[in-house]
Formats: sequence, C-alpha cells, structure tokens
Amino acid sequence: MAQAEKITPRAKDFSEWYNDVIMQAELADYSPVRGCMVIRPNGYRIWELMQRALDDMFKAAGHQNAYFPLFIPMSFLAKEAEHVEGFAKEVALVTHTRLRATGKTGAGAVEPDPASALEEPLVVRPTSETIIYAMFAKWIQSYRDLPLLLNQWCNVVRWELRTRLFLRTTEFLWQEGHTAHADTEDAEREARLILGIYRRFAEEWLAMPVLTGVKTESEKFAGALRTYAIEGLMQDRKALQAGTSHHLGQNFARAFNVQYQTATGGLEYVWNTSWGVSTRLVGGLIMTHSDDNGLVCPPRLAPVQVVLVPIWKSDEERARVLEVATRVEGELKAAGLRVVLDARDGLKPGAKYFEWEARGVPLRFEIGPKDVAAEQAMAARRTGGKTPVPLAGIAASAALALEEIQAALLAAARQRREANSIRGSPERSSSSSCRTREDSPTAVFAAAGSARRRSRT
RNA sequence: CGGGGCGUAGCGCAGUCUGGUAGCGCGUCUGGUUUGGGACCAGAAGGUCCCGGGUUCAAAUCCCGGCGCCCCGACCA
Repeated sequence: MAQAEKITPRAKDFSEWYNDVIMQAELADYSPVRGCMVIRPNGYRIWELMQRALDDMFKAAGHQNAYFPLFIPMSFLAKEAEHVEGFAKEVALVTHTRLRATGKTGAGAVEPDPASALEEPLVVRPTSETIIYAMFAKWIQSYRDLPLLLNQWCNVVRWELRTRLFLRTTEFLWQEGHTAHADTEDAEREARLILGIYRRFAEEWLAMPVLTGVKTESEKFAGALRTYAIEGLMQDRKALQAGTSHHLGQNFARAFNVQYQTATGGLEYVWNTSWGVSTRLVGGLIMTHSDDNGLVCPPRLAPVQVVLVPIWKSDEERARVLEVATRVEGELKAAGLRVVLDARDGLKPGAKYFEWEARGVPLRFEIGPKDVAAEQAMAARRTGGKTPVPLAGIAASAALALEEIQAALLAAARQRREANSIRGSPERSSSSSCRTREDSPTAVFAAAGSARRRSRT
C-alpha cells in the first residue's frame, strides 16, 4: 500500500507539525536564501483572498491605496530616534549598484564594483513610515488636506535572526496604512477603528477569535505613542500577535516636518497613525485550525472550497458519472463557489481524499454510480461527517454547508480559548499574558517572563 | 551568538562504528490490469554521497578545515 509522506503529529512536535502541514498543503517552500520563503500558489491564493477582504474594508472606511518605493535613503531612518534604534539591527542595505568580474571562477567570479559605491546607502524598507511622512510633508499644507488616509500593499525586509515560514520571514508581504490627522482625538479614533477592522477580519474571515489590547511600553512600535494589537491563541497555547495599529502621536510629524495651517491661521504638526497585517496571518490561520491530517482552511479563505471526486469502475460508469459531476461543477461555479473537479485517472478515490484533505479543502462531494442512481452526492466535511445531499439544489446546499463550517471553526477556536483562560483574566498563554483594563481595548499585552513573543508590526 | 539534530536520486531515508561495485521506500516515465478511503504487475530513467584538503592500493565511510539547513534558546515593531 502506497503511503504519502506523513505529517508529524501536533502533540509530538508542534513546530515539525506546522512545517509538515505547510509542505503537504503546498503553501510555501524554502528559498535558496536563508529565512526567505517561496509562497506557492495554494498559499498565495489564501493571501489574495485575505487581501481582497481587507482592502474592501479599508476602502469602505475611506482609505485609498498608493505605492511608495522599496528603497529609502539611509538618513531618513535616523530622523526619528526610537525608530532607528528599533530597526537598525535588521535592515538590508544597498551599497553598490554594479558588479565586476574578478577573473576567478565559481561563486567568487564577481564582486561589488568599488567605483559604483553609493554616496548614501539605501535601506530596503523594513516599514515605510519615514518615506511616507517625508512625502506627507510635501502634500499636506492645510487643515483642508486632512485627514489623509492611505494604505499600501507591499513587501518589506527585516533581517531576523531566526525565521519561521509565514510567521517570521526575512522578506514578507503586508499592508501598511498611514494616516495624518488634525488632532490626537482623530488619530486615536483612526487607530481604534483599524483595530476593530482587524478584529472583525480575524473573526469573520480567519475564524480566529482575538483579543484586542495595548502593548506595553517595551513592546510598542519603535516611534509610536501607543500600539494596539490583536492577538490570537494558537493550538500550542501560545499567543500570536496578528496585527497592530499604532497611534504615532506627532513623533514622525516633527521628525519630517509635517505641518498644516489650522482654520484659525496657526501652524500645527499633524498626528499620525500606522497599522499593518502581514502574511503572518496565513501562519495564524494554519496554527488555529489545522490538524494531523493537514491544513484546515476556513471556507471563506479556502483556495478550493469544494472538491468533486467522481468514482467509477467501467468506462460506461465513468462517462455517466463525469457527466453528472461536470454539471454539478458548473452549478457550483455559477453560484460563485471555488470548485475543482478531480477527474484524474489512475488515482483511487481514497488517494484523492487524502490529498485534498491535506490541502484543507472544507467540503468534498463524492459522486459514484450509486449516487447518480439516487440523484445525490456524498458530502464529506474536512472536519468530519459524511452525509448524502440531493443533486437538486446542490449549490445552495454547498453554500450552506460552507457557512456552517466557517461558523463551527470559529466556535471551536473560541472554545479552545475559553478553556485556556484563567479565572476572569481573559487569557494567559505561555507566550503572552494580559490583564483587562477598564478603557477598552480590553487588554494590556505584556511579555510573560522568558515567554516567546511574536511581534511583527 | 550558544545548545541539539542533520547534509547520500525529485522527496523520505539506510549504509559511516568495522574503508572494498551506490542501496531501499515513495514519486516520475512506458505498457497493461485497476478505481466507494492512500491499487497492482512488468520494465525504465534518475547520483559532483554538501565543499576543500589529507591518509590509503582503495574513502559516502577515517583525519583536518570550511559551508549550509532544521529545531530549541538568546534577540525581535
């Protein structure tokens, strides 16, 4: 009996399990450069779906997308004291613009051409506050220019000592929102608005319940007045910082001279916010729901929501079954579902089941001769349970099942979180402890002893 | 930067202690039979044994020196 590569059980080694799930689901792969990650089509599709949902939310709240360059003059980073201190140890620098031949062969065949050394090295952005606020200074003149609400989708580079697929990679994809406001109240409102969007997105799309809270002084963003965060609880009982929203105060406005004229003719510095979520969310999705059979993907973010597996013995059956399966595929697609008909020859149905389960497909319809005769399909859910559904109205049945699965995943994740909380306190994990505060956001996140923190944004 | 594990076919590994023709499973390709939970038979392709030195008649194996990857720490918005 042929057996595919096994996934290390969660209980045995969580880290190995996590890596195995990613490899088996073909979400990502290691790159030739240490710490960098290739995001494969399955993983990238999840990210695209996340992007679309978040982007809609940002735009509905009045934000516009823009794009700022990858390279930032090194001197920009130095303009805000805390900011440079926070990022100095992990920036990638561009110092030369040309290579020259050395006459050797192999790896040493080329070297930087000294004649091409840049007068001022360029930083590969670890985040874009500095270059964006430098531009804001040009664009903002009057109170009429405020608020300015921008977002960009891009990559950033942070030279981390230790990396994990999706959770902390040298280069990662994210969105970073940057806004400018006339007063602190408006900036505070914005920072909390975004925090609410992040929370809603985590719960409604990732099916990941999160705590919203304030980071401590030592953990807040370098250069921020105050950092809000959402934190989810993973299956290893560790918290994951899944998104942050910063009230930057006037720190960057002063550093980059972003001033505006008030209605009464005065001159004031703007108040900024910045906020971001990254491809780390994909890691959070994996660690929140998946099991020893592989990825479990919330239906709303699943690259493939329904897989159709036809079953046959003879050519005659094959034709009959495929005809029905193709019709069902068409109906599901017409209903807007992401569906794949797996008509591959030479693979037994069981082999297909295992494969699609590892990839996290939430719902599978098996259609064989018996089902065709009974005008039904067998519906199997990724998280368990198998029942026949009539072919009539199958698209509606599928849509309903997907909604139920999405809701069940959130409920299960909530339950795990409750089970892990200690007395009144909303949550205490091995990674992050917090205590409630009367002024919502509801929690203060603090590093617990030598506990691991996974901060990104 | 410390601790541990590892580097041999696309993937997973055995072989290393005790030097002697490069192996196994999965996958891939060809042909045939199969298909309701990981199919089977037959044949085939596929290798700088991480790199560089050294010892030896002979090195995947022994010695010296590098490099890389994974995990755990430290560090980290």
